[in-house]
Amino acid sequence: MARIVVGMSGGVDSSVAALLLHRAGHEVIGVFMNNWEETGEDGVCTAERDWADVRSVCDTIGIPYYAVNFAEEYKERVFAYFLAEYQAGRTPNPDVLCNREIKFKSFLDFAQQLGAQHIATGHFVRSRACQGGWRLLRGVDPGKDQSYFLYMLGQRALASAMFPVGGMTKQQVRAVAQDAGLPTFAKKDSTGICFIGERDFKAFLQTYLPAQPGEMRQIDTDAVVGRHDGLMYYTLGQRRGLGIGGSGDGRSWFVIGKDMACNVLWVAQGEDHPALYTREAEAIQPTWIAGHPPMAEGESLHCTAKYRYRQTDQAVTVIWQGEGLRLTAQEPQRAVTPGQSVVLYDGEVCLGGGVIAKAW
RNA sequence: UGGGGUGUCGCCAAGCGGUAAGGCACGGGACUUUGACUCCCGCAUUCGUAGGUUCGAAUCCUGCCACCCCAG
Repeated sequence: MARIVVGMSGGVDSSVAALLLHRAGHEVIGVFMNNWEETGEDGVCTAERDWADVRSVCDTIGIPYYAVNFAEEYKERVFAYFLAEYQAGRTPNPDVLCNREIKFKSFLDFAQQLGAQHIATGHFVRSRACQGGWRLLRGVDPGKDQSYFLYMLGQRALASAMFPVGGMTKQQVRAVAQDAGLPTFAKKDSTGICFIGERDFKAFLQTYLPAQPGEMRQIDTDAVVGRHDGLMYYTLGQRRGLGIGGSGDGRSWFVIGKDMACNVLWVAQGEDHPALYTREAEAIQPTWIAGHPPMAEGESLHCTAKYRYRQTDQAVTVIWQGEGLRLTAQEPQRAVTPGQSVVLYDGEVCLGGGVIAKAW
């Protein structure tokens, strides 16, 4: 019997997380976070609906609920970084930061102020206490594992967090929700940036970052093959939106790289173009779940990695050198993108990861 | 101005008298707590234009228009 504050999004997963903890006899409090002040458009409706779903679910379970607003923190600690990274030509992952800074920091602080011993979320991950401290494990459902997004969590967060659905499959979660009569049992999974949601990404960025049109050039020949609207609107490996179809040999065009200094977008034709693949990469700002690296400086670590969410595990060799990590993948990796996160695993254990700085 | 060639979806391109392939681009959807990738579906009642031949033409004939090449 403990007081547990559950972060509820209005989706099935967190609904079931709250339900299970309540059934286990804990004192559960549902809290809805509203961290994005909509500047207009639609979007507003979905946040309102999610909040309504949270109230409805909590009423069904029979637990109290509250709403908190971390919009200020989100803007300062997540969104500012998000924009700065895009401005610099990189492709950030705001959600990994959101988890570290908001859900497992601001929210955790808030919960502790309420006298909670734990917080809980509907993430598909598991945590386990071992001799060396807390470990983060993949979720049991291989298709829904979300450890990739939580690799920046530290010991304090894991010591306080509970992940009630991490040992279940999505199917089981929905079944439990349906049996319990939770109104969110069939609700579609949410996607898009956490708290901001699904939207026309380029249009969204354009409202914050001004367009700076320039040339698109073929990586091998330097030939100008088109115009771009601004380097920050494109990411490596991207195919759609280039608008130069039909030229060259007729195959699809992909973004290969960006030259920020010359404002040139490098592109190449064909999904198998060699410039799209690399095996070496450098990751900076390494963070470890354990609080320290699993290997000594200069020593190499053989493990698996995900260069993007839902990628199948890739065998890599990692060397910790100076500021960052040097990764060598066994197989060529497609479009390893600066700003994105590479997350490391030892079997079921998520070790941590870093932010990709460059790849070659 | 002569001679030759070409004009089919935004781009490339099949078709060669029997009632408009395909690729790229684009649009929509699926997938997905980032951005991407991927997958699925859609996308020319119409073939530069005006007539003619024919049961029937993008496909044959004629005029015109446009562009390209060679002469000059």
